[in-house]
Amino acid sequence: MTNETHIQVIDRMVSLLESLAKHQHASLKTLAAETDLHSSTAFRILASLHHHDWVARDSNGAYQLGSGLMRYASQAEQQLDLREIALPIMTALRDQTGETVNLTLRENDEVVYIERVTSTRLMRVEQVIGSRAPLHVTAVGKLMLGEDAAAACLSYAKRTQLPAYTTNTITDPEKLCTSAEHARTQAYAFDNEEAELGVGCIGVLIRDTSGKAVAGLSISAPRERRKDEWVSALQQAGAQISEKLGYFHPAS
Amino acid sequence: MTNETHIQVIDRMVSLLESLAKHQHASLKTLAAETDLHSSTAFRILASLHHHDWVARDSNGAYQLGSGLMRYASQAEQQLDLREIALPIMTALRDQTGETVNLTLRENDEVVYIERVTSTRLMRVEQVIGSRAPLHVTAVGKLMLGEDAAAACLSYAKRTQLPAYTTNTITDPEKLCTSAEHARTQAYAFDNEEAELGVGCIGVLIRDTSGKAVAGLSISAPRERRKDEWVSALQQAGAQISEKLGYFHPAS
DNA sequence: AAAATTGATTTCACAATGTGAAATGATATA
DNA sequence: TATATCATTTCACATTGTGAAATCAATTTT
Repeated sequence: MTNETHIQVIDRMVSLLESLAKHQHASLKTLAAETDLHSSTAFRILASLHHHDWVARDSNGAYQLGSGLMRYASQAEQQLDLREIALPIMTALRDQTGETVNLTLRENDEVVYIERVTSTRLMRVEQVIGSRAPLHVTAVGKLMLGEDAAAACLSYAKRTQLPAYTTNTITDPEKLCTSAEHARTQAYAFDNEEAELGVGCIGVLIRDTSGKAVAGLSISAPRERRKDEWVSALQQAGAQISEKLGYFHPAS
Repeated sequence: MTNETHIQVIDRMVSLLESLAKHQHASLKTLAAETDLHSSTAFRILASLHHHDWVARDSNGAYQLGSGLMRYASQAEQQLDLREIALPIMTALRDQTGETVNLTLRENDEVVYIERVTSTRLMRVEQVIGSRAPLHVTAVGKLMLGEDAAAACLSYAKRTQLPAYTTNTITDPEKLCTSAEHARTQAYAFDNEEAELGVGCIGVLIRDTSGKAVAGLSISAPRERRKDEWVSALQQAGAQISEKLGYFHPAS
């Protein structure tokens, strides 16, 4: 009846891991019994998971959860955490400014939009969650470029050839790197119709415990509506999120 | 040549998750391309994982790592951390005392031995990693019982019937709970040949950031060799591990 | 607006894949 | 030594997962 696709092995694997999560150092027999699987079946699945370090075995041969899982998990956790923490603050910022607020991650040479709270105005800027944009045409992207050494910025320029999205897009490597460096020192950046004509953004970075920039926060609005006062509001919002991620503001 | 068991779907699933870990908000097409899987195959596997919340989908339909993974992670992480942190301290304690040092976790009504550093003496106590013992016959187990309310201790007694392992085993519920409470206040416990004749233990608890008891540390030795001076050495070792897990000693 | 393109999802016949019974190994227990 | 228990391997077979192709849905182009 459930029209949904089930893959038997995967379902079984999940039960096994679920069982492992409950009993540390469980024996094959225990796991097989608890999951109602034939011991040979359980054995094969566990062996396969063992390859990928998803389950570990102690000196006794007993099974435990392996380190391979952590790799994914820590990432999933951070992203989910980030979203959960950021959303209320983003909403408050949207209410304050009336404009769309975006949360982005860097992925290689692009920023990815992972969360947003849209403006309530009739004319508004709306990014699709999951969509991407190159670093050099966004406010947050330029900040992220500023995080790296100048050489990395130039290398980005060379690699991507800085395609122009509008007549305002920065296409000169030198200018881009200066702009990125400038953004870094002032801890925020503008995007003046560099991605799309008529759209202006302000961006700041979000940092975690280690001080590393893990995400970007930005306000996107029709260019003529953008107010400079928003910069400090955005910076405060960004700082709030960073703080909740364990970042301690240096100096003040 | 690799004699090891491979399950195709699981291998494929792992590649898919690996790919997802790299690209947040990836499309089916991207994932299928990167893993060299047919899109229908990738789709089916991802759909199956989606059921178990191992992958999530955003409003756009793009795939991400899901919250289901987190469930395992925190556990695996903590255990691996714990062992890594504890081992050198356990070794130092073994060298200082010359006796076997054990690291244990509570799992329901038992303690599980997850790590040990064995005595170098000819006659020594050796617990098998992964083996279990009921709470009421071990030093650490009594401390763990003491962590809970008295009612929980009585419930444990009723549930397990307190089987006797030796003539020294505490089989009276009242006595057990008093003993557990006593252990709690003095922050260590003895096991006087209650699990096996001739074997004496001392145990302390290890706590994490939240103050919760997450593990137990114990010294196991032939009864007549056990020295009371070891109590403070053991307590110090336990405190060191707790501290590294983020626990702050209340008062001093 | 219609046509064309692209990507996601479903269907389906088939064979490769995962299955479980039973045999074998390895350890612990009597 | 014999016995029991549990882990691992083998193997014939049926189930299960597979991929080609057909839909469906959403964009983009004409």
